[in-house]
Amino acid sequence: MAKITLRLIADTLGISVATASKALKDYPDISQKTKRDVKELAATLKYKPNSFAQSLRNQESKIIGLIIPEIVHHFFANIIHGVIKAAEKEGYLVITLQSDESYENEKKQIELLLEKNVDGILISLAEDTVNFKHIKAIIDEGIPVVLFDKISKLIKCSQVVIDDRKAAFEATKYLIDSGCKTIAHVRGPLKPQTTIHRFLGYKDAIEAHGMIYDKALVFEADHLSYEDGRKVAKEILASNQNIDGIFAFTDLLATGLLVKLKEAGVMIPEEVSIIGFSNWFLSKITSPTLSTVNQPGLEMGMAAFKLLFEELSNKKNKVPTEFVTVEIPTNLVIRNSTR
Amino acid sequence: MAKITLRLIADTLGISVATASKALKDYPDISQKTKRDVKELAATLKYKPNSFAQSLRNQESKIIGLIIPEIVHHFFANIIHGVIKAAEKEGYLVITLQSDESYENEKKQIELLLEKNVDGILISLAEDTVNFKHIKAIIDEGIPVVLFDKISKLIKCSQVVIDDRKAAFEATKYLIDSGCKTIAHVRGPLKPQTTIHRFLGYKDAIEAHGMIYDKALVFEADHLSYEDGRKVAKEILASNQNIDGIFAFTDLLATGLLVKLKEAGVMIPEEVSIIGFSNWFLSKITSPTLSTVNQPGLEMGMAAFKLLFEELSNKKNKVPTEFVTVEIPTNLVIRNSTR
DNA sequence: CATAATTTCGAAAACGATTTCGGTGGCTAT
DNA sequence: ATAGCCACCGAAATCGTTTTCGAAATTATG
Repeated sequence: MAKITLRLIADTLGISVATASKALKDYPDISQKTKRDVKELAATLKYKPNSFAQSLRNQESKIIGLIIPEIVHHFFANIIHGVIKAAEKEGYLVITLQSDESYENEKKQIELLLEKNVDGILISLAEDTVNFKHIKAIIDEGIPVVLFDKISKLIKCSQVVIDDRKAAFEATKYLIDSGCKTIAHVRGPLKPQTTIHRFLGYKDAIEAHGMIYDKALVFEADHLSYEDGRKVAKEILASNQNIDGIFAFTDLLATGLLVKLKEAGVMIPEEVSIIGFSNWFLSKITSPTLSTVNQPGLEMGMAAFKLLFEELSNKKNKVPTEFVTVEIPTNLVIRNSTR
Repeated sequence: MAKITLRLIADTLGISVATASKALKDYPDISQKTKRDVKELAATLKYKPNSFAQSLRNQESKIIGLIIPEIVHHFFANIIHGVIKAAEKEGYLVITLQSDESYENEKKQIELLLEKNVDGILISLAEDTVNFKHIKAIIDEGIPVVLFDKISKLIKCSQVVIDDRKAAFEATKYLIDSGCKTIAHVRGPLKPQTTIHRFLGYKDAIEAHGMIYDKALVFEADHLSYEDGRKVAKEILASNQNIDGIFAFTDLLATGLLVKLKEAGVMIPEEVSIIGFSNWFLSKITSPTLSTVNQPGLEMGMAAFKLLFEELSNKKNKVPTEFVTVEIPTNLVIRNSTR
């Protein structure tokens, strides 16, 4: 059985390829009868336009690229899901790539995507990435780029973020409002911007409520791991500071803290309230369940695609795009690790 | 700045497009000098072949499709990672799609992938899927397909699986060897084949060790959720059967069981040993940490791609492919929920 | 020196779909 | 009868690369 092309349809109908093509796309200069004939035959033959030929002609692939630091990660998996879902609705498919938090990989993968002529690219920057030439280069080439989560304000493009500082403020405020008097913050490594923002949100909240900020109450974890959470818990216990509330940088740390403190006989939340960040799956299954800040990956992914899609449409209509930064609202999820 | 095409290179060098193309691909009938010239110019101009034109000509996209039931899922995220990683090594990119366990979506998404002319497709079947015509149709069209995890032996193609029955046997055996006398099994809903295989593995182990299989020790959870784990725990407590070991269908159920039993004052593992299945992330952070069966998603994803890649290569060389079923070994991960 | 054997290159035909720019043929109005 | 106007269709160029096949130029051979 031969391939079903426009040529085939045209020949069996005794018309030209041009006419067949136009009939399928409802050009006004084709008679109703011809349109019916062509469409009917196309349907029965299950004609599928060859996307290579279309892309070559139209210079668009209807495929976008997505680069994230890590796939096996609750938040980023949600991002992927959101992007794919939103893209599918608009007829776009998504090629996903993982940078492993490496600048070199990021660069290489952008190349791969460009080689495949994706119409646009969505990126969450690798931790390693401090130089933005590679991103700016593709933007200058006219390929729309939208950044999300791990972004940089130094890059001129649309971006999707959460307000880490405000979210951290709210989380800390909740601890204060629920009666905590000595609130610690467990921060992560210095690199990502988010570390600083969440720390500042914590500090803001402390100071906005007539408490005094105390450096000794800020603990730093080397990695954002469960183990490091346990390690910091030991430090907290050893510090003898009567800490009765902890705002942790991320759920994994919070879980480590929670488990270790419980093992040490501390009652959660009666003696110490703990609040995490991200609303990972695991926060639902710790005991007690973990209060946290919901970081809506699905919505962020969808929003990122929508921005890219708008830019793509604008480009097609030769309309310039104004870059915007969309902020996705977070919300507190109060469970049982807080009073 | 104009687009960099072979035409441009050829014209500035005063040669033909044909020669330029062949020079880049090291055809033997091109002089060394010409090759050098072309390659040099191509490099300085950063020439990138237009993939649409290449695909149109060669009838291959160097893109494969991947359909899974659910992206936000520890095991499947590992699969995605494995596939993407293996594919990248061979110069392939991956379009990922989520079927939401729906047969209709699965069908639609296969269409989408075919429209984009992917070279091959990797699928983990949706729960809903009982009819395999849509899969057989694409195989008949000559598009290589490899099934993994949720597979069907009724489809003639290469497949990647684990031996659920054997793995369940080993898990149950461990409970027996560690001294459990009355071992319960918590199974999932009937639909997926895996439910039956893991149940049979449990039964095999019981009977292979001189114990008698007792239907009353098999509990069925409606969903594979944490909540349902808790629900079943209540049933177990109410049944008064002196159960001292539980093999659960999946880690999430096991976690629900563990937490609820602990809340009811049962000592884990002293009074009841619990073993799960899948080695999800959360099994590392329950307290006590959960013993489980490691289901290696990364390896399965990589293996699935490799099978597809082989088939793709065979197809190019007009060599027929013999379909094989690769079994990825599982292994027990013993933590602290078992004696 | 003529002929054969190599190198080295390029014209041209794919791969399919899209779109411009005319061109038919038929009809009405003058 | 001629011009003007529609409605409908198709030839051909285009997108950029690949590959076959033949031709030209060069070198080797008798």
